[in-house]
Amino acid sequence: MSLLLGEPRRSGSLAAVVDPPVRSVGTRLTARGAATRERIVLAAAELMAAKGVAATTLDDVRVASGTSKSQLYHHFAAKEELVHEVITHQAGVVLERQNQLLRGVNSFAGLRRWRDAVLQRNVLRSGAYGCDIGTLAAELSDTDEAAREALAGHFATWEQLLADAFRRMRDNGTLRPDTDPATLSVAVMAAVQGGYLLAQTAHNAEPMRVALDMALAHVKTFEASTTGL
Amino acid sequence: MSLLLGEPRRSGSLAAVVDPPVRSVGTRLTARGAATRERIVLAAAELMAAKGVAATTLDDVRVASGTSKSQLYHHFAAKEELVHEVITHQAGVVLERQNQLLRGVNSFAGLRRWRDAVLQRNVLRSGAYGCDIGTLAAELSDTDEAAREALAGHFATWEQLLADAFRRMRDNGTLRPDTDPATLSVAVMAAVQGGYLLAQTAHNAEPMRVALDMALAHVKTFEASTTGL
DNA sequence: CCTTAGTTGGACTCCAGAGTCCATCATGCC
DNA sequence: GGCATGATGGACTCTGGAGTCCAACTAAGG
Repeated sequence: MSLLLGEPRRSGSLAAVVDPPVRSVGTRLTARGAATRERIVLAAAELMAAKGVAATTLDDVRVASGTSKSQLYHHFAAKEELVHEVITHQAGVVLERQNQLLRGVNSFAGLRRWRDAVLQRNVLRSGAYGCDIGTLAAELSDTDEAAREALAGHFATWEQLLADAFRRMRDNGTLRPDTDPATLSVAVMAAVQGGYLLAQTAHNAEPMRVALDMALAHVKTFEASTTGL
Repeated sequence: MSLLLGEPRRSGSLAAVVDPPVRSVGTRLTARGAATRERIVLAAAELMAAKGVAATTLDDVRVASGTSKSQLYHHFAAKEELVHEVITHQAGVVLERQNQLLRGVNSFAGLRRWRDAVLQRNVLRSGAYGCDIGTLAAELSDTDEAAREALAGHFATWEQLLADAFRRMRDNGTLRPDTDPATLSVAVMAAVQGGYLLAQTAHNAEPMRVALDMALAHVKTFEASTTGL
């Protein structure tokens, strides 16, 4: 499948190549430049995840990344471009983590381990900050069409990881043959994102626990009957 | 129960009384002033729902409401206060609508009607804009503590409306006696909010349909067995 | 009417934050 | 080792948007 966008993206150079709009045409990054670019994106990602995109100023990013104004604009044509890069970065991190957690899942026990891992992270921060992709989606969907499309794609990739797990569970007889992995994955994603939002607003991970439990119970209703039938 | 905060709040004067922070101390609104205030809040609510809080400038509000700068600051000490008023307003609208939809629900048929109503609204706008409360929560939870708390309260009120319906269904024998309405309502809320977010990002109401179907199916798993047993 | 308090228009200030510029330094390459 | 190109520092400009101010207007009440 072509959904393996969840690569670690440590290189940075790849991101520069992927990025067509402005700059990076006839501009090769040196190792030093790439490192700076990376630092900027990392700092921006962290700030934007914590305070939101609009509330994060380029001066915040400059200070947090220990760079100067000229470096910001040397690597990104405008704040919007940096935001897009942050989206790519966060998606890479989140999807890679989800990929690790989900790729081997082919049973209810595996699914429960995934649930536990997601929940645990949320508990650690008492629900605060929400989903790194979800908060970006909520803030940008109505104002930045390119961002919206990218984020929709990342959601789709994430859903695909879930759907693959469900497909494996269907194919190995854990789930009924008539189970639709795609639909099921959308339902579970909705529960996850809703859990994130409620937990973030309540500053309490409990809603996430409830949401994930519903999601798993829902999957369970597609369990193949073990009794003969 | 003390959760009937979902009153129509058409008066505006009530909102002014509820609002203790700044101004409105020794300042009685005339009908004219109240009308202006109302227009400002309405315009701001609409703009912020469509573009987000940060992307909405006071000049936007001024133009949309046909008022002047002095009127804005006559009625609100700062943009933040206006935002809080918008939260109260949107919560009033949403909760009143949900109250209308949910107050009589005491059966699966009623629950399906609620589902259909929520979904239909989402389909009409192709998922865009999301939930008026949810988008505010996502944008403000990490930057405005007062807003976060208010929104958490509004979510709780909404959940209480759902929980009341589930409690009625439990008490009339539709749901099993061991059903916990509160937990169930959190799960359903998570599905609703997740559905809103995915639909908003995809610009497509389908995820909302899937999420609501999961939620209803989940409630259904608490159905009291009709066969003797 | 005449006073007092609420309401309004709109010009004005002020500043944060986006974006520009250029001189200087570092580095890769021949 | 020297040229071309990338990387950097940081001062600078410019503008949008928050918030101020005051004179003028309206309305309620005595």
